[in-house]
Amino acid sequence: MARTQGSHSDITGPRVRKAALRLFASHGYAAVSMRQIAGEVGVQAGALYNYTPDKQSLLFDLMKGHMDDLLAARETAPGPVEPLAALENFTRFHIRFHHDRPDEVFISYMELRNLSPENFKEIEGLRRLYEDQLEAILRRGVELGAFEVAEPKIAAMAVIAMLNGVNTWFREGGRLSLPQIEQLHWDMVRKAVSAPELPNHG
Amino acid sequence: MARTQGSHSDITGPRVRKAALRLFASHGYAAVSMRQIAGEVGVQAGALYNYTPDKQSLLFDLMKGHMDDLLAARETAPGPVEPLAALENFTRFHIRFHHDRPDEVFISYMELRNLSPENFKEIEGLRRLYEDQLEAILRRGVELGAFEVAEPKIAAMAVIAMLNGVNTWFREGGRLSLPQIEQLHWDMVRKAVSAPELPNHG
DNA sequence: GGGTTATCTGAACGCCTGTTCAAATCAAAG
DNA sequence: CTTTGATTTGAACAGGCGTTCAGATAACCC
Repeated sequence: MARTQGSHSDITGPRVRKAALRLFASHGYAAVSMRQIAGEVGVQAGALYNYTPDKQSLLFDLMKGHMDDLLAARETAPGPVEPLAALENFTRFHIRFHHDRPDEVFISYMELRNLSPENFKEIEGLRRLYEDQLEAILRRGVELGAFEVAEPKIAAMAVIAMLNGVNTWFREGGRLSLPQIEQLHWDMVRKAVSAPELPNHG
Repeated sequence: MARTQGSHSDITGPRVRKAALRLFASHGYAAVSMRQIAGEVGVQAGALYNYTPDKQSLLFDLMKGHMDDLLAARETAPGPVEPLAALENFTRFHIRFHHDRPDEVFISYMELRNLSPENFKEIEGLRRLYEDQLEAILRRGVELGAFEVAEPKIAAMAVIAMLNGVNTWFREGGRLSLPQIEQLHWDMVRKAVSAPELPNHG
């Protein structure tokens, strides 16, 4: 036996990436073997090397694809210019986009240390581009008097960290829906970057 | 050769845990071998089994120890009762405590999936106890009119996620000191849970 | 229907894995 | 100085690892 029925590069390729994504996300890159991935695809381990030069590239391609998708999604739908609206747009976009890709998000944060130095550098560069977008929104909002933020860079990191948190615990079917979570987080983000209310001891 | 000079259970034991902690944090649990840990301690792999029944227990003990330390630290220094002061106390404590233990924090978040189901359950239970403390502070603040938070549970998760973010990017010696980071984050947390200012288009 | 080529198998390569254990060694007690 | 017991070695176990490749097979083109 060798080539089995209905096998195609166009079919097997995506199936390899999909299996790798799922397995890397649930067990971790180092804990998953090429034979496990092959098993999930229904193929022998050797066949994987028609679709990736090695295991490392498989991980990198998944991360790179995710970051490219993220930046592309931001580009195709540019947000409003007005700072508050832009920040709301960013917040809601971030929560939704990441919620739709839990596995990609997970490995893109957890498996950074398993990247070779040059691959790490590239992924970090793309992530930086994304973070800079939020920082720019905050900085502009400060200039226009819409926000009160002492350190836009730190605030950007803080907001992203807070929004990323959603992915770690939110599960569909709970007490609150994703739109509700989205609204609650937008409320907190908006307040966090606004001028504080005057204490009135009321 | 066998037992080398100056060897003791009291010495080797901590050294094993320390080496495991360092290696797990930098390469990941699955990517680190018992022989690597032994090498760092200066001992053969077999000797490790005088100090841990298996690799899994080594990971679990590190996590359990970290969570116990965390809860013990909170207990020995109970915060103020007044909600705003309690929240500030919690925020500053969280940032400082976690900053002092980057490796423990890292593995306690990253290696959860490498725990056996029962071990996972135990660690999650301890983490829950900690999160509940913040939730209780928020809930009490809402009751007393100090905070305006629609969902204390979600707000607690959001605040913790934001504070955890510090550990992922903050490095000593940068433009801002840890006390400054602490202050900036406290500003954001305080505002995020407060009543929003009235829009005045000023 | 025959030839070509992309695709896949199955076996092999050298090496590493967590764990066990008899034997060797050393520290301390009597 | 001898005995005792804790500690460590070093080898072994059974199996898994990423990767390579000659040969087999099936899909496609003419």
